[in-house]
Amino acid sequence: MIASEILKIHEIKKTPGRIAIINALQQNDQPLSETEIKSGMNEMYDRITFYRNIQTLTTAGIVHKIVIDNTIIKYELSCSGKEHTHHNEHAHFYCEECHSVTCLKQIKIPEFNLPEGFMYDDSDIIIKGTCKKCSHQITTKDLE
Amino acid sequence: MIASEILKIHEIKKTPGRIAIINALQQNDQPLSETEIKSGMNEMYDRITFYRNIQTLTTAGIVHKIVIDNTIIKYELSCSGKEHTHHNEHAHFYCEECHSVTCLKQIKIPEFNLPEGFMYDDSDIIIKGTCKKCSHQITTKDLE
DNA sequence: ATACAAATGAAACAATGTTGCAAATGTAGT
DNA sequence: ACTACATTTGCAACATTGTTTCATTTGTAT
Repeated sequence: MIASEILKIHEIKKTPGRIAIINALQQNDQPLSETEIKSGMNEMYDRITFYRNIQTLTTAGIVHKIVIDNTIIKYELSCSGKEHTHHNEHAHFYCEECHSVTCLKQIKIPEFNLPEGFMYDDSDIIIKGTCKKCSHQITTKDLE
Repeated sequence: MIASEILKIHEIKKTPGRIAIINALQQNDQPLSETEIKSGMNEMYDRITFYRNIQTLTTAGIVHKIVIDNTIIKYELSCSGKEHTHHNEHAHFYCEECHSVTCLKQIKIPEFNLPEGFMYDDSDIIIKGTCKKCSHQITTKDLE
């Protein structure tokens, strides 16, 4: 689905900044950082507008924000395809070697059995470790 | 176990700042923010020293850092009791009403089935919603 | 009591995010 | 296509959070 349609469905004004963010996220299957999104936007990038648009898109449920250890922040489209999903569905993997973030679509968010009185809204699962590429590099280095 | 013992076991120097942090965390069963830890330290509080000590204690596995949406940061003792545990064991609940963070010791971190090549180190589960106290307040307000 | 490495605290910096406000832009109605 | 109005933008200035450098102080083992 094209960026302008997504905005229309959510009744959010169609502006260049927002379209650029959605396009950048659609063109990648992995979550992107602010810098990565910025690099796709030729010159017409304003830090303040970016922050405001990310906030608008996030509260609308279009974009999901993934935060690792409060330094690394990545964005992804909420469930590419489905529109009105406001909820995170899968876990994310953070590589402590190369600092990349990978969607683990295989690992679904389970149903949590919350204690009496608690109401569920959303959840995040961050798994940390070494990603496939890096663990391969480490292993081969050992063999040298 | 007393603060100085914990530091000794981990072969970390016993300094007033570190002891103050551990004491503050031991006196509360819920995770504390920097401000909350600070308020327990009369005057002898230095921001830079705090950051450095939190980092030392975190990498030693004594303290665990819980980050919500990269604005709210809370600290807790890693599995009060067991010493050499470097890993998070239970999920945390973030209340979107009162912004409190609660340990959900009932909800253990499951075994994740990572894809081929990925190596596991640690993980965080953050569940967001409305806590017991706040959901009660909301419900009673509806009845008025 | 001494010696040495590690920790502290100050200043200065860096990165990240927010607010107020005038100008520009998007959208709905004609 | 034009107008009107609210929303969004972009700028300056600010606020918060975290880091680096370095001289001084402190903890610990001998």
